[in-house]
Amino acid sequence: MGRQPCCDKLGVKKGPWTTEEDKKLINFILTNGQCCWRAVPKLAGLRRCGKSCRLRWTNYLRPDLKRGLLNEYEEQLVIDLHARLGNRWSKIAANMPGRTDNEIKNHWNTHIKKKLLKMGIDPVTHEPLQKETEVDLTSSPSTQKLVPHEYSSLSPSATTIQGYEENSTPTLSEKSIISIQDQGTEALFERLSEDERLLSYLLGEDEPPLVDTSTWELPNNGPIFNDCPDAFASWDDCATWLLDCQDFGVHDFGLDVFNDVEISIIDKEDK
DNA sequence: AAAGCTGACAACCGCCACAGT
DNA sequence: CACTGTGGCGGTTGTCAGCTT
Repeated sequence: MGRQPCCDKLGVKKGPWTTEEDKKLINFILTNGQCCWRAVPKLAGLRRCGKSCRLRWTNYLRPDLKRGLLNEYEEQLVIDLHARLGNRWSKIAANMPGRTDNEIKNHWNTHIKKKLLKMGIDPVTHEPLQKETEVDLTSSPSTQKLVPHEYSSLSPSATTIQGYEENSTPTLSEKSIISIQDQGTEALFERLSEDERLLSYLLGEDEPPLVDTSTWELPNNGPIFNDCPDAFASWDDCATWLLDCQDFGVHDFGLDVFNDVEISIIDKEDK
Protein backbone atom coordinates (compact mmCIF):
# COMPACT_ATOMS: atom_id res chain seq x y z
CA MET A 1 0.00 0.00 0.00
CA GLY A 2 1.68 3.12 -1.19
CA ARG A 3 1.51 6.59 0.15
CA GLN A 4 -1.70 8.40 -0.55
CA PRO A 5 -1.22 11.25 -2.99
CA CYS A 6 -1.62 14.69 -1.54
CA CYS A 7 -4.64 15.16 -3.69
CA ASP A 8 -6.84 13.36 -6.12
CA LYS A 9 -4.88 13.45 -9.35
CA LEU A 10 -8.02 13.15 -11.43
CA GLY A 11 -9.43 16.46 -12.43
CA VAL A 12 -6.64 18.40 -10.82
CA LYS A 13 -5.31 21.15 -13.03
CA LYS A 14 -1.58 21.61 -13.43
CA GLY A 15 0.64 24.17 -15.03
CA PRO A 16 0.69 27.93 -14.86
CA TRP A 17 -1.94 29.67 -12.80
CA THR A 18 -4.43 31.92 -14.52
CA THR A 19 -5.42 35.35 -13.27
CA GLU A 20 -8.84 33.98 -12.46
CA GLU A 21 -7.36 31.25 -10.29
CA ASP A 22 -5.11 33.74 -8.55
CA LYS A 23 -8.11 35.91 -7.81
CA LYS A 24 -10.01 33.02 -6.33
CA LEU A 25 -7.12 32.02 -4.13
CA ILE A 26 -6.43 35.56 -2.95
CA ASN A 27 -10.10 36.10 -2.24
CA PHE A 28 -10.24 32.93 -0.24
CA ILE A 29 -7.12 33.56 1.81
CA LEU A 30 -8.05 37.16 2.50
CA THR A 31 -11.50 36.14 3.59
CA ASN A 32 -10.65 33.03 5.56
CA GLY A 33 -6.99 33.27 6.34
CA GLN A 34 -4.68 30.36 5.84
CA CYS A 35 -6.33 27.19 6.97
CA CYS A 36 -6.03 23.58 5.97
CA TRP A 37 -4.43 23.73 2.54
CA ARG A 38 -5.91 20.43 1.55
CA ALA A 39 -9.35 21.94 1.87
CA VAL A 40 -8.51 25.21 0.16
CA PRO A 41 -9.04 24.14 -3.46
CA LYS A 42 -12.49 22.81 -2.75
CA LEU A 43 -13.54 25.75 -0.63
CA ALA A 44 -12.04 28.29 -2.99
CA GLY A 45 -13.51 26.65 -6.06
CA LEU A 46 -10.19 25.73 -7.58
CA ARG A 47 -9.31 22.59 -9.48
CA ARG A 48 -5.86 22.54 -7.97
CA CYS A 49 -3.95 20.47 -5.50
CA GLY A 50 -3.79 21.98 -2.01
CA LYS A 51 -0.05 21.85 -2.17
CA SER A 52 -0.11 23.79 -5.40
CA CYS A 53 -2.30 26.44 -3.75
CA ARG A 54 0.09 26.76 -0.84
CA LEU A 55 3.07 27.15 -3.15
CA ARG A 56 1.29 29.66 -5.32
CA TRP A 57 0.39 31.72 -2.28
CA THR A 58 3.74 31.53 -0.49
CA ASN A 59 5.88 31.99 -3.58
CA TYR A 60 3.89 34.45 -5.60
CA LEU A 61 0.70 35.89 -4.18
CA ARG A 62 1.66 36.72 -0.60
CA PRO A 63 1.36 40.48 -0.23
CA ASP A 64 4.62 40.88 1.62
CA LEU A 65 6.75 39.59 -1.22
CA LYS A 66 9.26 41.69 -3.03
CA ARG A 67 9.32 41.10 -6.73
CA GLY A 68 12.13 41.44 -9.16
CA LEU A 69 15.73 40.43 -9.23
CA LEU A 70 17.80 40.24 -6.09
CA ASN A 71 19.94 43.30 -5.80
CA GLU A 72 23.66 43.24 -5.33
CA TYR A 73 23.44 43.28 -1.57
CA GLU A 74 20.83 40.60 -1.33
CA GLU A 75 22.99 38.51 -3.63
CA GLN A 76 25.96 38.99 -1.34
CA LEU A 77 23.86 38.00 1.64
CA VAL A 78 22.73 34.85 -0.13
CA ILE A 79 26.33 33.90 -0.78
CA ASP A 80 27.29 34.57 2.81
CA LEU A 81 24.41 32.59 4.20
CA HIS A 82 24.92 29.79 1.73
CA ALA A 83 28.52 29.47 2.87
CA ARG A 84 27.17 28.99 6.37
CA LEU A 85 23.98 27.09 5.83
CA GLY A 86 24.45 25.28 2.53
CA ASN A 87 21.38 24.52 0.46
CA ARG A 88 19.00 25.27 3.29
CA TRP A 89 17.06 27.71 1.21
CA SER A 90 14.25 28.18 3.67
CA LYS A 91 16.75 29.18 6.36
CA ILE A 92 18.42 31.56 3.96
CA ALA A 93 15.06 32.98 2.94
CA ALA A 94 14.18 33.48 6.59
CA ASN A 95 16.93 36.06 6.73
CA MET A 96 15.72 37.88 3.68
CA PRO A 97 12.31 39.42 4.27
CA GLY A 98 10.16 39.50 1.19
CA ARG A 99 12.09 36.77 -0.56
CA THR A 100 11.03 33.17 -0.88
CA ASP A 101 13.17 30.08 -0.71
CA ASN A 102 12.15 29.21 -4.25
CA GLU A 103 13.15 32.61 -5.53
CA ILE A 104 16.52 32.47 -3.81
CA LYS A 105 17.11 28.93 -4.99
CA ASN A 106 16.32 29.88 -8.56
CA HIS A 107 18.53 32.93 -8.39
CA TRP A 108 21.33 30.86 -6.96
CA ASN A 109 21.08 28.27 -9.69
CA THR A 110 20.76 30.70 -12.56
CA HIS A 111 22.95 33.63 -11.51
CA ILE A 112 25.11 33.24 -8.46
CA LYS A 113 26.39 29.74 -9.22
CA LYS A 114 27.71 30.91 -12.56
CA LYS A 115 29.17 34.04 -11.05
CA LEU A 116 31.10 32.04 -8.47
CA LEU A 117 32.31 29.55 -11.03
CA LYS A 118 33.47 32.42 -13.16
CA MET A 119 35.43 33.65 -10.17
CA GLY A 120 36.98 30.24 -9.72
CA ILE A 121 35.00 29.45 -6.60
CA ASP A 122 33.21 26.16 -6.09
CA PRO A 123 29.61 27.14 -5.38
CA VAL A 124 29.08 24.02 -3.30
CA THR A 125 32.09 24.16 -1.02
CA HIS A 126 32.92 27.85 -1.42
CA GLU A 127 36.51 26.78 -1.89
CA PRO A 128 38.69 27.81 -4.80
CA LEU A 129 38.30 25.51 -7.77
CA GLN A 130 42.00 25.71 -8.57
CA LYS A 131 44.28 26.06 -5.58
CA GLU A 132 46.93 27.84 -7.59
CA THR A 133 44.62 30.68 -8.46
CA GLU A 134 44.85 34.18 -7.17
CA VAL A 135 43.08 33.49 -3.90
CA ASP A 136 45.86 32.69 -1.50
CA LEU A 137 48.93 30.77 -2.42
CA THR A 138 50.68 30.98 0.89
CA SER A 139 48.30 29.45 3.35
CA SER A 140 47.32 25.77 3.44
CA PRO A 141 45.09 25.83 0.40
CA SER A 142 43.90 22.27 0.57
CA THR A 143 41.62 22.87 3.47
CA GLN A 144 41.08 26.55 3.35
CA LYS A 145 37.60 27.81 2.79
CA LEU A 146 37.06 31.29 1.49
CA VAL A 147 35.67 33.54 4.09
CA PRO A 148 32.84 35.69 2.85
CA HIS A 149 34.72 38.95 2.64
CA GLU A 150 36.91 37.34 0.05
CA TYR A 151 33.97 37.52 -2.29
CA SER A 152 34.17 41.26 -2.07
CA SER A 153 34.62 41.56 -5.77
CA LEU A 154 30.98 40.68 -6.07
CA SER A 155 29.93 43.64 -4.07
CA PRO A 156 31.62 46.75 -2.81
CA SER A 157 30.02 46.56 0.55
CA ALA A 158 28.11 43.98 2.41
CA THR A 159 25.36 43.31 4.79
CA THR A 160 24.65 43.00 8.42
CA ILE A 161 21.65 42.11 10.44
CA GLN A 162 20.15 45.30 11.64
CA GLY A 163 18.87 45.53 15.14
CA TYR A 164 21.11 42.80 16.35
CA GLU A 165 23.38 44.88 18.46
CA GLU A 166 25.68 43.57 21.07
CA ASN A 167 24.54 44.10 24.65
CA SER A 168 20.97 44.09 23.59
CA THR A 169 18.28 41.51 23.43
CA PRO A 170 16.61 42.03 20.13
CA THR A 171 13.38 40.43 19.20
CA LEU A 172 13.56 37.81 16.53
CA SER A 173 11.73 40.00 14.11
CA GLU A 174 14.32 42.66 14.69
CA LYS A 175 16.97 40.16 13.78
CA SER A 176 15.21 39.52 10.56
CA ILE A 177 15.47 43.04 9.32
CA ILE A 178 18.33 43.18 6.94
CA SER A 179 19.87 46.47 6.17
CA ILE A 180 22.67 47.46 3.97
CA GLN A 181 25.57 48.99 5.72
CA ASP A 182 29.17 49.42 4.84
CA GLN A 183 30.46 47.21 7.58
CA GLY A 184 31.48 44.31 5.39
CA THR A 185 30.44 40.70 5.52
CA GLU A 186 33.37 39.96 7.74
CA ALA A 187 31.67 41.85 10.51
CA LEU A 188 28.53 39.88 9.94
CA PHE A 189 30.35 36.61 10.22
CA GLU A 190 32.29 37.67 13.23
CA ARG A 191 29.02 38.50 14.83
CA LEU A 192 27.49 35.22 13.79
CA SER A 193 30.40 33.33 15.22
CA GLU A 194 30.36 35.27 18.44
CA ASP A 195 26.72 34.90 19.13
CA GLU A 196 25.51 31.42 19.71
CA ARG A 197 21.87 32.43 19.89
CA LEU A 198 21.91 33.94 16.46
CA LEU A 199 23.97 31.12 15.07
CA SER A 200 21.68 28.45 16.42
CA TYR A 201 18.76 30.41 15.05
CA LEU A 202 20.35 30.49 11.63
CA LEU A 203 21.13 26.83 11.84
CA GLY A 204 17.55 26.10 12.63
CA GLU A 205 17.89 25.03 16.21
CA ASP A 206 16.00 28.06 17.28
CA GLU A 207 13.14 28.73 15.05
CA PRO A 208 11.06 31.83 14.90
CA PRO A 209 9.17 32.57 11.70
CA LEU A 210 10.10 35.87 10.21
CA VAL A 211 6.76 36.60 8.82
CA ASP A 212 4.13 34.85 10.77
CA THR A 213 1.58 34.47 8.06
CA SER A 214 -0.68 32.54 10.38
CA THR A 215 -1.57 35.85 11.90
CA TRP A 216 -2.90 37.21 8.66
CA GLU A 217 -6.46 36.60 9.52
CA LEU A 218 -7.71 39.81 8.13
CA PRO A 219 -11.18 40.69 9.19
CA ASN A 220 -13.82 40.47 6.51
CA ASN A 221 -14.19 44.20 6.43
CA GLY A 222 -11.00 45.05 8.11
CA PRO A 223 -9.84 48.53 8.89
CA ILE A 224 -6.89 48.25 6.57
CA PHE A 225 -8.88 48.46 3.41
CA ASN A 226 -11.83 50.39 4.71
CA ASP A 227 -9.48 53.13 5.70
CA CYS A 228 -7.97 53.44 2.27
CA PRO A 229 -9.03 56.52 0.37
CA ASP A 230 -10.29 54.35 -2.44
CA ALA A 231 -11.66 51.49 -0.44
CA PHE A 232 -12.35 48.34 -2.39
CA ALA A 233 -15.95 47.76 -3.17
CA SER A 234 -15.45 44.05 -2.83
CA TRP A 235 -12.85 41.43 -2.17
CA ASP A 236 -12.83 40.85 -5.87
CA ASP A 237 -11.54 44.38 -6.36
CA CYS A 238 -9.06 43.76 -3.62
CA ALA A 239 -7.81 40.60 -5.31
CA THR A 240 -7.48 42.43 -8.59
CA TRP A 241 -5.48 45.11 -6.87
CA LEU A 242 -3.23 42.52 -5.29
CA LEU A 243 -2.70 40.90 -8.66
CA ASP A 244 -1.74 44.25 -10.08
CA CYS A 245 0.74 44.55 -7.28
CA GLN A 246 2.47 41.43 -8.53
CA ASP A 247 3.28 43.27 -11.73
CA PHE A 248 4.87 46.23 -10.02
CA GLY A 249 6.13 44.82 -6.77
CA VAL A 250 3.99 45.28 -3.73
CA HIS A 251 6.53 47.54 -2.13
CA ASP A 252 5.55 50.15 -4.61
CA PHE A 253 2.15 50.05 -2.96
CA GLY A 254 3.30 49.91 0.61
CA LEU A 255 1.72 46.53 1.14
CA ASP A 256 4.83 45.19 2.75
CA VAL A 257 4.18 47.30 5.78
CA PHE A 258 0.82 45.93 6.80
CA ASN A 259 1.78 46.19 10.41
CA ASP A 260 2.77 49.80 10.07
CA VAL A 261 -0.48 50.55 8.34
CA GLU A 262 -2.39 48.82 11.05
CA ILE A 263 -0.44 50.69 13.69
CA SER A 264 -1.09 54.00 12.01
CA ILE A 265 -4.78 53.18 11.83
CA ILE A 266 -4.85 52.28 15.50
CA ASP A 267 -3.04 55.50 16.30
CA LYS A 268 -5.58 57.44 14.34
CA GLU A 269 -8.43 55.73 16.10
CA ASP A 270 -6.86 56.45 19.47
CA LYS A 271 -6.79 60.12 18.62
C1' DA B 1 10.02 34.76 -41.03
C1' DA B 2 10.88 30.51 -38.91
C1' DA B 3 13.43 27.14 -36.42
C1' DG B 4 16.53 26.19 -32.81
C1' DC B 5 18.76 27.47 -28.61
C1' DT B 6 19.24 29.42 -24.06
C1' DG B 7 18.19 31.50 -19.71
C1' DA B 8 15.02 32.64 -16.17
C1' DC B 9 11.61 31.45 -13.29
C1' DA B 10 7.20 29.19 -12.02
C1' DA B 11 5.51 24.95 -10.71
C1' DC B 12 5.72 20.09 -9.61
C1' DC B 13 7.39 15.89 -7.28
C1' DG B 14 9.08 13.02 -3.79
C1' DC B 15 10.61 12.83 0.60
C1' DC B 16 10.72 14.00 5.46
C1' DA B 17 9.22 15.70 10.05
C1' DC B 18 5.79 16.14 13.09
C1' DA B 19 1.32 16.08 15.32
C1' DG B 20 -2.79 13.63 16.15
C1' DT B 21 -5.16 9.30 16.83
C1' DC C 1 4.26 1.95 18.88
C1' DA C 2 2.20 2.18 14.38
C1' DC C 3 -0.38 4.57 11.25
C1' DT C 4 -2.24 8.61 8.91
C1' DG C 5 -2.69 13.34 7.44
C1' DT C 6 -0.58 17.62 6.70
C1' DG C 7 2.80 21.10 5.92
C1' DG C 8 7.30 22.15 4.52
C1' DC C 9 11.66 21.54 2.07
C1' DG C 10 14.94 20.86 -1.65
C1' DG C 11 15.73 19.01 -6.18
C1' DT C 12 14.07 18.83 -10.64
C1' DT C 13 11.24 19.74 -14.59
C1' DG C 14 8.25 22.51 -17.61
C1' DT C 15 7.17 26.67 -19.83
C1' DC C 16 7.96 30.71 -22.13
C1' DA C 17 10.24 34.87 -23.69
C1' DG C 18 14.15 36.57 -25.89
C1' DC C 19 18.03 35.84 -28.71
C1' DT C 20 20.66 33.77 -32.51
C1' DT C 21 21.19 31.58 -36.79
